[in-house]
Amino acid sequence: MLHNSRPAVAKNGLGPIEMEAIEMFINFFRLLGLPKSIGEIYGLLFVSPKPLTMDELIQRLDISLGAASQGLKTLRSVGAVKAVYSPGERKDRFVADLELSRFASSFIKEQLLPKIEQASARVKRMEAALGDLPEEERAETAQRIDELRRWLDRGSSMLPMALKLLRIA
Amino acid sequence: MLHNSRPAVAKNGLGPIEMEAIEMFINFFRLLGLPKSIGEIYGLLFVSPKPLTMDELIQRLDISLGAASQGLKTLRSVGAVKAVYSPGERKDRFVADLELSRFASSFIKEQLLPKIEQASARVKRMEAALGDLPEEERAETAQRIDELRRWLDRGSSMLPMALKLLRIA
DNA sequence: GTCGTTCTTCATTTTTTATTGAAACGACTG
DNA sequence: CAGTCGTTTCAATAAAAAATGAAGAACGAC
Repeated sequence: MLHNSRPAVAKNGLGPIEMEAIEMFINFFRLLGLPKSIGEIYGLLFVSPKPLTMDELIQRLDISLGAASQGLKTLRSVGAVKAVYSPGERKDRFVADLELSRFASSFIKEQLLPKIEQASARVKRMEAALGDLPEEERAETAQRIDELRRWLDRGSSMLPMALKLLRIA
Repeated sequence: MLHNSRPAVAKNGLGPIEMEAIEMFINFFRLLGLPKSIGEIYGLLFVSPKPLTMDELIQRLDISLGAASQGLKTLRSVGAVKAVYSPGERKDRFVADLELSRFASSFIKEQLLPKIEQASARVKRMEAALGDLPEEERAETAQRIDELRRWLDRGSSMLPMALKLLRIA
């Protein structure tokens, strides 16, 4: 089912634009391995002209308190959502940060870089273990590990470039 | 538990280099949303000097027939693994394709491009629905949808660049 | 063709991941 | 400084994803 056939305004009170945005961000965040509820929250905030409270998110998206709290926490931690001060109100209000680059940078720094470092450590351990290999496999395996190292080097040299690109884009 | 503390050669007969490679590729493929079994298969093939049969994969990785068959199918479909002809043998033998770029291209073309197209269609529908919005929200929302469009355009223009980069890298 | 082997598919089971909601916490208010 | 409102946490539950293995299709040898 590519685009569902619900009426334009569902019983939960979401308009067609909101629903499209929500579905879109569900897909996008899923690509990064993040849960549906996070996509929903970000999608709704993205198209909301005014900051929303957690309560409004819970009601309009029909999600639980816990999901809303955790989702907002995650989104804030990656810089995708900000809490805005609202005078004379106890509740926090949240807006989507439209600056994608901030979010992308945070993803690169927090997800990708650590993975690459971890992988480099692995490659070192593999090289160290090469000596224990039977003579006839050693050369071939060394070559493959070397190939790995090359990928990693290429990767680590591209991430800073990507970060720079994001800043100017 | 960051690196487990099993002995260098486990009872399943995987050496330390193989185990490091497998864990590394499990992590890598998970980043792309692919299951563990696929990482295991690719990791073992990657450090194997000789092509392996499906049977050997099943035995050494202790995975099921179905997982091996499906995993190999997926890996072949993205060009990460090739079947090699082995004279006088019924079983197929498989090798990892060390050319990462092939695999990356396939990922971009098969996963990313379709998602971007789908998202563009969504943005079009959102723009079409703008008219139904109450007057006072229209301008603000239009601006946000526009922001979305800008991201998508940037994305679609970067993917071909990425493909080109991969070819020369 | 028939037999034996290898590979694929898919319904079921298992494992993993996300969601829920009640309880604990903290922080502002009167 | 007691009470209330808003938020976070977390153990239990529900939902989603992956692994299993048996049924059967495809292939090759004879």
